[in-house]
Amino acid sequence: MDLEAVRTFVAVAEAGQFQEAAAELAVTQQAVSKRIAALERNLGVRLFSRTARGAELTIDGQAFLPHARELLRAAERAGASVRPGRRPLRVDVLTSRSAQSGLMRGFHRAHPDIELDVLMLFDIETAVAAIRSGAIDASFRAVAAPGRPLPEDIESVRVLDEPLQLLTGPAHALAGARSVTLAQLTGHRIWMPGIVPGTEWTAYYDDLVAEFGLTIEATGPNFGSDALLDTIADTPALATFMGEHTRLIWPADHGLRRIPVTDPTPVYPHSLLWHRDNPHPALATLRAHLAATTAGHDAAGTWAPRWVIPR
Amino acid sequence: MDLEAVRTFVAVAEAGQFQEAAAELAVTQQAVSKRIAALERNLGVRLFSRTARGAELTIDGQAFLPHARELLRAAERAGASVRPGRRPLRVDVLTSRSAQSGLMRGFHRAHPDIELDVLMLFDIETAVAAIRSGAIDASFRAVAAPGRPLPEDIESVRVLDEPLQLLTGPAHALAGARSVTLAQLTGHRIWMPGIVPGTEWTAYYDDLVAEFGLTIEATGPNFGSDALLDTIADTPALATFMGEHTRLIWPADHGLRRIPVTDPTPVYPHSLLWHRDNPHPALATLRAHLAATTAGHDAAGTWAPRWVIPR
DNA sequence: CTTAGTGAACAACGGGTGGTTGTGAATGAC
DNA sequence: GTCATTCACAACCACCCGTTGTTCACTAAG
Repeated sequence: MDLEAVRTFVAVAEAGQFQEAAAELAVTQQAVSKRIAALERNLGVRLFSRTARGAELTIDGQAFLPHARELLRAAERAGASVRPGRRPLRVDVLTSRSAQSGLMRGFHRAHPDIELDVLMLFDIETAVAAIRSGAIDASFRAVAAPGRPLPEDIESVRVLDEPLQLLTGPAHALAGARSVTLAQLTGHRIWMPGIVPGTEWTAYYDDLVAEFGLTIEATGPNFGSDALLDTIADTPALATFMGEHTRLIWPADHGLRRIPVTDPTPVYPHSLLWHRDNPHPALATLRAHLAATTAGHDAAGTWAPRWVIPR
Repeated sequence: MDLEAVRTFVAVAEAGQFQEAAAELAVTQQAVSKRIAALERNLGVRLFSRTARGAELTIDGQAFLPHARELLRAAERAGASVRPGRRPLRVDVLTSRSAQSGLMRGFHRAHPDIELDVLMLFDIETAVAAIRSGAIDASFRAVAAPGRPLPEDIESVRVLDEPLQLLTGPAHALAGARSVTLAQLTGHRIWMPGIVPGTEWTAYYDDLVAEFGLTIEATGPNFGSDALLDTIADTPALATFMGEHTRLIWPADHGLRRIPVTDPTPVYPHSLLWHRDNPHPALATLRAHLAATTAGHDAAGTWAPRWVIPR
């Protein structure tokens, strides 16, 4: 399947004849004829019925035409995604199922005309470097880890405090609780596999441990959320933290429990980071959207590390 | 933009190195290197950062990857749309904004996994020929015109009676009516441009004229719905019929009125046609869906030509 | 530090694809 | 019948793509 042949097909379908399409594409009529013939040979069907005064689509050609247009649009979008200058707004999020993705989906619904690329970088160091180099336009992160202030050319604003909930199996001691306090969790083992040392997650949970005396185990590789859920469901002595807005594939027969945490509720702070001088027009739109949709949250009764930037 | 290069890009991104991708694609590592280099040259950005133990995506590459996958999916769908055997279900509708399209959208919502191609053929003759040849699987039509019974190998079922409404401008004599009867329309000029002689529309309106003494003018070429709406809005002596479910781009300042017609309400009958021996599995699903969603309509107080097949 | 191994880039060669020119066949208008 | 239009086919040519052979860069083990 050759994109140039598909482009030629669409041109002929619109022009109604080979010659006019050839003129538009700046090739000879014979070249168009060969391209269409090659496309028809590849697909195994006849796309045009040739007449003495042009070419008209067969039924197969009519069915193929919208797919051909969509294919060309996809190629155009793919090219635009990396075109320097006027490329889509590029935003880095933590994970594809996080509350941040929810914010971006809301932004996309509010501004469906704004081209958007969402990606997931490794850590905040990479993200900041990418923002400074102009490779990405914005990043959702928890900033800043203590002792590591953001560079002067990076601006940030706190956009979302995501309450953490306790996730336990059915045999866990707290499985029946309607809610638990942070003090009640002292002595219980909280398992957070996959927390990579040096990322902003580490600093957050370090502070949580220091202030409330929790036992958080970050050991072990991250085998994915399925393995995590399996283990939590089967191990009475283990629980884990999970963002309130996190949506998982929820195995029905695991009997997992989500339990709100109170007095105070630990919240994971999400901030938007961007470069002071970034001229992308959609960036201003995104900031305005986030400011409008995330305003008015109440910080009373919640806990976050002292080093996070204030709201 | 070469699809083979894009395919190679995705393979390298998944394999993490050029050599393994080359083995998967059954070419040499050098060919992969040249394809990626050509793609990078065309796009003007570097997609991989080459290391001593493989290649990893740059940020541009990460942004490009989902678009590349989408591009390959689009190519796959385009090819499948004309592949003989196991191609998408191909259904012919009257117009893209008709109630039939609404039925197909409902079917697509109910069965999003079923691949579907919707097209618009010229008239019922073409449609029947296409059904018999296997070029399409089903067609929504008003069947059958009097004296032209369907061939024996074509089956049909009536799926929808669409009530017709009167469309007038603000200065029309009936513009203020909450509803009108067919008898009230005697003497008024009904304008239906673009009705092609010989199509099933003609037979329908011929019957309507014969039974109720209306004045229907089918003269003049069809300049599109915009021109039709403009003329109706500006001409006090003209009105037209329009399906109740038809959704148009509605110019706000035209003052157009939709007026229900009663005693009886003329309904335009839509039937589904298909070939007796068509083995496409999705065809049975479509028929079941239509039978389930269009059941229970009331024919009391409506009018349709006597020659249409009964419900 | 040396050496072996891996992975990617570069150079040269051969084959195939794609574009052009020239020509022929079919259809429709006058 | 003649002409104009349109598409298909054949021959020629150039360029691009893939292969082979080789070199360079980096890593890891001894």
